[in-house]
Amino acid sequence: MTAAGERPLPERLLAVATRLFAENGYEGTSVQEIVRAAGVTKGAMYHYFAAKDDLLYEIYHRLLALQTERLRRLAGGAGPAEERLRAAAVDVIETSVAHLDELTVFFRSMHLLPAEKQKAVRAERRRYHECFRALVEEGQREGTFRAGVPADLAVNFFFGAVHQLSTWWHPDGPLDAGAVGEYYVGLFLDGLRKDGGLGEGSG
Amino acid sequence: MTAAGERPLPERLLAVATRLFAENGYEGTSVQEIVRAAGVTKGAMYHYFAAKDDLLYEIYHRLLALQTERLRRLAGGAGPAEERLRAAAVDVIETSVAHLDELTVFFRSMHLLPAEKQKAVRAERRRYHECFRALVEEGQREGTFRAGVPADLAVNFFFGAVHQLSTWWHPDGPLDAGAVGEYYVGLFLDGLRKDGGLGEGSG
Amino acid sequence: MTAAGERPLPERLLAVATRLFAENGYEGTSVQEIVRAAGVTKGAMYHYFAAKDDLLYEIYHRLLALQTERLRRLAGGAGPAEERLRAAAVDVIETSVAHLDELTVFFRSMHLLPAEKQKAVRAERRRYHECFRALVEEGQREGTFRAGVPADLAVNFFFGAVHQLSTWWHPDGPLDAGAVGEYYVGLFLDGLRKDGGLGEGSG
Amino acid sequence: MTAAGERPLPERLLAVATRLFAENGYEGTSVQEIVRAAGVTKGAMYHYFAAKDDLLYEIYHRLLALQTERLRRLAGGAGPAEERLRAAAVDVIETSVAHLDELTVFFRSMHLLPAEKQKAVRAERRRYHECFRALVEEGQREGTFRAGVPADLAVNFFFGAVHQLSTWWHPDGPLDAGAVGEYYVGLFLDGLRKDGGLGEGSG
DNA sequence: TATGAATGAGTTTTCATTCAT
DNA sequence: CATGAATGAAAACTCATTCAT
Repeated sequence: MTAAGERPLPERLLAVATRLFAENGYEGTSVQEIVRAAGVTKGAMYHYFAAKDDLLYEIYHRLLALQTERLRRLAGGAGPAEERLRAAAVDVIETSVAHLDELTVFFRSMHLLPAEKQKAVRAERRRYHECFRALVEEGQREGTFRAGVPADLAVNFFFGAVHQLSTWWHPDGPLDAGAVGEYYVGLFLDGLRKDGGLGEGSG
Repeated sequence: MTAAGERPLPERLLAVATRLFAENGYEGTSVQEIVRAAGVTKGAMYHYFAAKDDLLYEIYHRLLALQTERLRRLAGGAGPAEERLRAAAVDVIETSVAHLDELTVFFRSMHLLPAEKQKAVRAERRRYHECFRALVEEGQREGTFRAGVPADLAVNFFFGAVHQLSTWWHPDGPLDAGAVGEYYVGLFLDGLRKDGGLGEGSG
Repeated sequence: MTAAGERPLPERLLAVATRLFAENGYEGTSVQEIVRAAGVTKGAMYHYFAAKDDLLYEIYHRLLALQTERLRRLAGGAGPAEERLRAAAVDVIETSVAHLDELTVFFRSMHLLPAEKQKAVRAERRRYHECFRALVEEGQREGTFRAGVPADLAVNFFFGAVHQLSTWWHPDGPLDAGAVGEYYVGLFLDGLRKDGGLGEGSG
Repeated sequence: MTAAGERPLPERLLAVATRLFAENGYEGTSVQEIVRAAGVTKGAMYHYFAAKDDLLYEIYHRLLALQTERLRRLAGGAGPAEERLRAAAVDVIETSVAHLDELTVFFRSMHLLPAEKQKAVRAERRRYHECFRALVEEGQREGTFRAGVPADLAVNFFFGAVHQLSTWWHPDGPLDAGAVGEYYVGLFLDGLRKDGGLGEGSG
């Protein structure tokens, strides 16, 4: 079941590359190392990925596609904006923690992507950002969140904190992923909320 | 006055390296490019810096030394913890924005430092973090901030947001540095405050 | 038939490197010069040899493997020890002269090998030395050679002379390789023989 | 008494260089390392030695001058040639062992000297060799040594063994320098002596 | 589909030496 | 006598990528 060839090669290559990039950096990992760790040869890799940076692009692209789809579903639901925003914020933290390597690798190395790929990924990111921002603005219009803070900035504030999670959080540390999510979302929403609120943080 | 040799060479090299690292990444900038931009030869650079990564280390080490010294002064002052924390938070944003290149370069590339330099910088960072955290804890003991949030986590939350500033903020954008600072500090402190707070962030 | 690609590249590279090392020294020969002389690129060389010192190791390792195998065959033959020792001594001189460049290069430059490669080659050398020494000791037990000289030292004495052959002998000189071999072996065996001098070595 | 400046600087530099060259090779030792170990700066070294290879030349030149002078004295004495040759052979081993680093360094690295310095040292060496050879020839004329061996070759044979001493001999080993000298001289002279074996060398 | 030999431009770093002070 | 900043040329080695098979 866990035989060498279990997963399709492209997936295996991406998984291996993600791990190595997270450990040694994108530039610190050679194509040779990737294919060796995946148990194939260079030719095989170049058959599926036109260039090394395709791996980097694909790594983040897939995570972002996943997160975007989930966000769309949560944001489009019913109920007050605050509830939907909370659910979305919790979700983005959960998936981010579940794919911390991917996130780390990308934010460290996106500047190494060739211009057009960088543009593509930025566009995808922007779509995600906009969707999230819309929720904040909805909450502001509803009066739950104070209007004095630009929604854009608030979203950047929150995402900034999330994207840096890997600089300090570790699965073996005292806080599990769920707790971090609750605390972060609490800090974020309480910072936004009009009446402050008694924010319960984690349970 | 602004002749080629105005500033001492080591300073000039660091300034040039910072700019180039910010533009093209640490790995994307060759030593050749650095010395060409500084108008000297490689030998001159290696006379002052034992390795390329010394530049990276020094860039962040100097910023962190500056910020730490300022933090110590602000944290050690009189008045309620909240006021000192606010001042410290505003200050770290101001100096971070004033040295955004340094910050960006470091958080993108610290993983490329050799182990012992990484350790050194982590230790310096930890001292800064501890000092900031102590302020949060003081506020919690005073009853200004709610105790339900681990101070450590709150500091990481805020610093995460700050360290990612360069991914979206630009001096030519609609928000000036001061405004961003006020908004960020407002979001952070309101997220922490016990009674939610009426804090309107920036005026 | 003697086209550029006649021999496999690794062999060609070793041959070229041997010649250049002998002419200009190991340190005085750049990888660039080797590959230029072999008509390939650096990448090609590093495809087969992980480092420049691999060439040096391989050069001597191959010669030593050849000599060891021949020594084993001669030493293991029948007849009195003296005859076998003579044959072995003649053989080591013949093959040494036939591969004088290899020998020269190695004894000049083995100290430049990284520790573990140096250890490896020393171990191989020791095996060769032991086999030769056993022959001397056999001759001493048989009574042909005087027992007053440590066999170890005698072997080092002889090999020292052989390994320095390239400092004075030249194929175009007055003595051909066979003559040198006979003289050297004569000097060595007569020095060892019982009815030789009265000299008991040290007092 | 043993203060830093005890010996004149040139001597100190040569001593330090000899040790470092013996430990790490000539090319593996930088001028920087030499002057650091001697506690001076580069300028000071270049004040006394025009180039790095001057150190190498001087190291061997001084040893050779010493040995030549001693040889002249011993060779020019009275008594049978064999006695004088024995004394000279013992002496060259003693001084060689006493200056093993110098010898090692030179035979490893003379090929790195610029052509004219190489020529100079070869000429000095040849004078030494000639003087030694004359003793052998005298012994052959006197009838003590067999005439069948070219004196030149015999001297090269012996010197080869001596020059390789450092590849196996160590002051802490079981044999002290005097013992090695006696054995080596014994092997050499017995190999030469007429009533030694019947070996007529090559046919 | 996949191999693996080969490319070629590039990297960081080293180092003997010079020269103004 | 001595300093030490600066030079400039070269060194070993790396690596993403290609291509004939």
